[in-house]
Amino acid sequence: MDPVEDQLAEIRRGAEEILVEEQLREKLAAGRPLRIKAGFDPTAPDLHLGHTVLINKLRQFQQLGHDVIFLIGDFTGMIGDPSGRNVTRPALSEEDIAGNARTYEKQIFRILDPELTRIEFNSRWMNEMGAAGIIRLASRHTLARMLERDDFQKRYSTGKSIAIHELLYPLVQGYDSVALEADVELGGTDQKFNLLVGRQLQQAYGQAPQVVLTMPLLEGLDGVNKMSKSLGNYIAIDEPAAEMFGKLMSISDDLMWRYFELLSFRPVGEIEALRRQVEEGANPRDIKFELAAEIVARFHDSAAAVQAREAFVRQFQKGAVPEDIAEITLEAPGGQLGLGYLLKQAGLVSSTSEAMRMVKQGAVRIDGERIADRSLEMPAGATHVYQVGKRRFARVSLK
RNA sequence: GGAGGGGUACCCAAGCGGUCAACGGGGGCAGACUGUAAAUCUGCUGGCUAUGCCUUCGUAGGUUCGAAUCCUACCCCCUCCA
Repeated sequence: MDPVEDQLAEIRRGAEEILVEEQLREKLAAGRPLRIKAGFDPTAPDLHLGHTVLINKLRQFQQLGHDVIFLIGDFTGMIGDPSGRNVTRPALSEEDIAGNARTYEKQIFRILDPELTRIEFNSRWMNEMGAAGIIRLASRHTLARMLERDDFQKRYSTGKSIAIHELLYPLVQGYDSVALEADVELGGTDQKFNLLVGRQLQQAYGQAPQVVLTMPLLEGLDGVNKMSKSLGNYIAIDEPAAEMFGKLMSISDDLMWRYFELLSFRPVGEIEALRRQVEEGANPRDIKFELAAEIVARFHDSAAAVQAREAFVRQFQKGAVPEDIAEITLEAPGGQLGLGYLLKQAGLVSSTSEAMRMVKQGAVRIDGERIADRSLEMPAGATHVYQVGKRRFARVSLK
């Protein structure tokens, strides 16, 4: 294992906060592999780049020789992290959870070493706890401390509801650290409160408190909100290469540097050099190409990255129709099909009303030709490339 | 248990008998400009193979020529008191 200070330097890279760093130094100095825990919600097995910020950090610990525990919060999933939304989450069936877990494995092992990763479910110990155990657990914490959480505080003071069971979420997550005897827990900055509860509970149960390491939340494609599936501003890690490449190219120039910082495996110095190039007049677009290629290569391979880049240049810089667009065949019972209906059937718009709007706004093209007539009827027997906006394409044959 | 406030489209939020498919803002989409950028400007933002028709304002009824707007019951949320 690397000397303590070298390890610390690597661990610090990209991290938002380490609580308490001195304790981490001591743990590292002991020389044994540390237990590194990170919890994940079983309801969202579709990992996106935002999640990988954390997973990359786990990988780093793994490479430093520590034990990484990937904890799937199947029990806590029944509660749902009190994230400010008032959405009641449906309880997941065991099959759902097992399926989600498999999906997780498949995805995280593109980053983590399967041989060295331990996967755990917190239902293993929580199901056995029972009502009495829950009450005993709850007795180790106080309401005042719970209300310190700014999320709760905000909701409480603005008159939004807080269900009692939501107060249990941090307790259960904290207890996971007790059950696993975690040395370090990783989480996003939004998890800071929960992670700290883990420290307090470990002490209450007579254990050494875990070190809390928070990683910044990656901004989504909009550059403002955190990347999340529900906001739709995400890039899933199993997306097709071309799509992933395109989405990365669509981020703003400012955001690009953030992505370099949190997603790229390039050394810090190299990123600085790229930044200087832009300052000296290089087109940021070309630097963004580098970022997009690196990420695509990680989740696909370098050949796919090259292809994605070429396809991107063809489609958007030269205006060509992309190669692998959807091929659709539709029936035209009356010998023809109304344009709006056709676009809906082809999945290019969500309703015929939307199709009409798109035509009116000049967003619809057939074989590259802009269409202005909303009541256009397409005769059967022909095949055309239909386009809505810049990105939605389909080759439709009418029978 | 008591008193009061409130539930409007993806979100926030007007409207309080007809001119409301519902002001305004956010978000989203599209067009222009570009580097598929960002910023900016403009338009759109229930559904229907559609120059018309059909459903929306917590739920169910009622009054009325006509209701998101008035009445009744119910459901849900919040505040204060206990």
